Amino acid sequence: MKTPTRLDHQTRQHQIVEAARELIATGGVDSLTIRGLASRVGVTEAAIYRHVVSKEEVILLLLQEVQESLFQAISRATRSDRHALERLEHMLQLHVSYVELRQGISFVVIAQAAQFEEPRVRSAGRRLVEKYLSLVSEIITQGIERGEIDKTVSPDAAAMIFFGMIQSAVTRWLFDPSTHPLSENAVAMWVLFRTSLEFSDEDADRHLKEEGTD
Amino acid sequence: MKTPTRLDHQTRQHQIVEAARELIATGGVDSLTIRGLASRVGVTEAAIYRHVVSKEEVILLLLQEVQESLFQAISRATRSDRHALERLEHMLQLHVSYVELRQGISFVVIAQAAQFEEPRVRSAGRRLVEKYLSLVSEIITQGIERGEIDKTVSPDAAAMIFFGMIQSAVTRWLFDPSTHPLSENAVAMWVLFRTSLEFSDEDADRHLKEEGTD
DNA sequence: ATGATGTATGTGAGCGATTACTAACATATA
DNA sequence: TATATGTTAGTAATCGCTCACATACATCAT
Repeated sequence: MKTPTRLDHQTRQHQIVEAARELIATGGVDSLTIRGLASRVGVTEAAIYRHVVSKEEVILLLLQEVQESLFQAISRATRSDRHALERLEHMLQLHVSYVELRQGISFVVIAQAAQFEEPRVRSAGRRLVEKYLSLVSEIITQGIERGEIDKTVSPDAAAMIFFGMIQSAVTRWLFDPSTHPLSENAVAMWVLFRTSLEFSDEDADRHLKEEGTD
Repeated sequence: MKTPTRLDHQTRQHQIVEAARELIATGGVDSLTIRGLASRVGVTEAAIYRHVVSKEEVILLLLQEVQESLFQAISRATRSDRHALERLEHMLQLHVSYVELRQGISFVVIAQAAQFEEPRVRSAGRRLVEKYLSLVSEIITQGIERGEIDKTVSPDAAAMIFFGMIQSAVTRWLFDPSTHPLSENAVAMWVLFRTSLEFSDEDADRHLKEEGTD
């Protein structure tokens, strides 16, 4: 059993990443400094380097944390066995809630990683985006196989539009959260976008009867 | 008549903004420094301040330049009298070409402005986004009035999806331009998105006959 | 035409502040 | 005693920015 006065390495490192997230959320990426981290964690700057080798590692850990927490947040929508369109809608809602809870941190770190020189940071951001697109794309592919989504839909293109809807909503929301509520805009876009995934009306009955053909 | 050895204030200021654009395009926002501007323009740092009062003004001028050049680039699609869907498609193509030509500068400066503290920079970025959305929204509204777009479509939501498609494509392209060509992804998304704006098939004939009812 | 003058534009040097990071040393726990 | 974790005090580098001073050009009185 551990004494509560002593924090282990992992816990402290997690505190640092958490502090990094808060700093960026409140003041943008420029306010992520070692000094700021130290003061927020409650130690000196030098102490930060006991748990992290460089500022770059903080950014990499933050990207990793964002990826894990985001996919954790939307996982409930993923593992359900419901209709593909319902899963996508649920996923959008969960993603929006995540963005509101974490103050748009995912958008900010992705946009920042995209213009980083450092290859490790770049590829960490790239992997996050690609993994997200793959997830959406797979849901759509599955929906097509199940006859829930029009088979003429390109899963990749649909996934990019889905991702873009969130980017678009977050961009406006970051500028003015009060006049551009995330969930309202997301719902409005979803209502429109889902019509491009659905079958046209005269085809709906036919496809309902074709279910389970694999 | 002026002697060519002497540049006037306005020209020099434009050179500085151009240098700022190039710096950000090649090395991200962090590489926008007064030193970098000076060396790129070919003068000393102090000389920069003869034409610009602060770094903040450089950013504001850059935002203004991005806004002007972007709307100039897509204006050809706007002023045509063609079908609304064709105008949107043309606009998307022109926007994509603009992004490629200017190396994603618009995406980067907007994402950066959104996390700035300074209210003037924030609102300049916000106005840019809102102006763009209004433009797209108006085309769609006009398309609905003309019976070219389904009247159940929300112009605002459609405009946000349109904007998001570009954001999504640019994000991927910034991470890896070779494997994610902008125009290909944009076209693929457009093919899908336009189906949500079009009338469903059985309504098409009816609406064609209803043209010119105002 | 010439020379004086004012203004625009440049330079070199350096300001204080902040950055990421490190070395030497202290302390607490196992 | 050994290790993990902290501190104080510093490093060199870079940041945005300013000051005193130089130069080139346009204007204008003579």
